[in-house]
Amino acid sequence: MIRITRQTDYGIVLLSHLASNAERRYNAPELAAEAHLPVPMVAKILKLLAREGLLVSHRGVKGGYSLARLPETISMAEIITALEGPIALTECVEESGVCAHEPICPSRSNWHVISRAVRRALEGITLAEMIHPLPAAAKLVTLGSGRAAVSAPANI
Amino acid sequence: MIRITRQTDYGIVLLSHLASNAERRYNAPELAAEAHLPVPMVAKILKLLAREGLLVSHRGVKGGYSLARLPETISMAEIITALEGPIALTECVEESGVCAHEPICPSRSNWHVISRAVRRALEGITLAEMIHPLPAAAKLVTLGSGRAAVSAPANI
DNA sequence: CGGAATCGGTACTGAATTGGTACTGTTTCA
DNA sequence: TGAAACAGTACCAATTCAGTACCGATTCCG
Repeated sequence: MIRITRQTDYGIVLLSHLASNAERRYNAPELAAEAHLPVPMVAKILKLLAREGLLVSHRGVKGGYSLARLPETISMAEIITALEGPIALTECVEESGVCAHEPICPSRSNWHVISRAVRRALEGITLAEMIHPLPAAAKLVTLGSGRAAVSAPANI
Repeated sequence: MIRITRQTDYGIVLLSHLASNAERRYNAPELAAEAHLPVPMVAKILKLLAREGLLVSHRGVKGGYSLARLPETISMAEIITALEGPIALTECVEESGVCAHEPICPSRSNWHVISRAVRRALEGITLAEMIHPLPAAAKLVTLGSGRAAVSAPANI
């Protein structure tokens, strides 16, 4: 339930990799190779992450990418928002008063409650927590391993 | 970020409506009219919800749908799972050992941490909470109203 | 100073998913 | 027995997504 695009999936893998080798500067092909992901996709995603301010890019011959901040300060919520895009919270929210004439809206506005709950959950997980060996509690849920290059979009 | 299909969106609106008029039995056209949603879609969604056990259906001339349980005992997680379908948590998870040869998987298995966090958040919200006037805290986030029939899929 | 490596942006295509519709069967009630 | 309602399935159009390609801008290094 609740889907995340493969692009975001890849993005988190890439950021995790960068976070666990924070001293190094990676370029796109290197990262792609080490993460076993297709190079063009990786390049595309890195561009996005740089534009969104999660990575800093260095151009030129010895260029590459590195994390813009410490992994402890980057939340899953940020990453997902950066990659999924801020595609507006349905038109109704963009212009606040647009559809006040619809009487069912009140029941629907509770969507915000759900949004908040999920966002909170995602804000509570940092990139740093993704690269450390899992704490004991979480290990119970770690059922299987995933195959990067072929895996379908993750369904939460 | 994180998208929910319009079908699920509609489903939650319909269930909320049913929950706030628990004594009544609705058929598909009635519900569609009151929720301002397209009839065929409503019919389709109700079938689904009935099959998933969230609604009980009554066939025949005076048939219709009603909630299978008290709104307090139905969580958002259940609803979303019912409507989004259990479309497998990526192939890798279906068969646990399939891709143990991929060394990046460890970093990816932390997806389960995210999954759990989101699921927990959604399990913590019941249908009953969706129909009560919002508690003060939540009201701060209720920015605008949504237009049912035209709204795009909600992005959390 | 010039070439090579690398990021930055955009535009395009094929495939998968979603939203929506239609039709046919089954059950129940009057 | 006929009409009303649910049940199931199959189908189509439109959007979205994954992936690719191309060209420009920037930096390093010989």
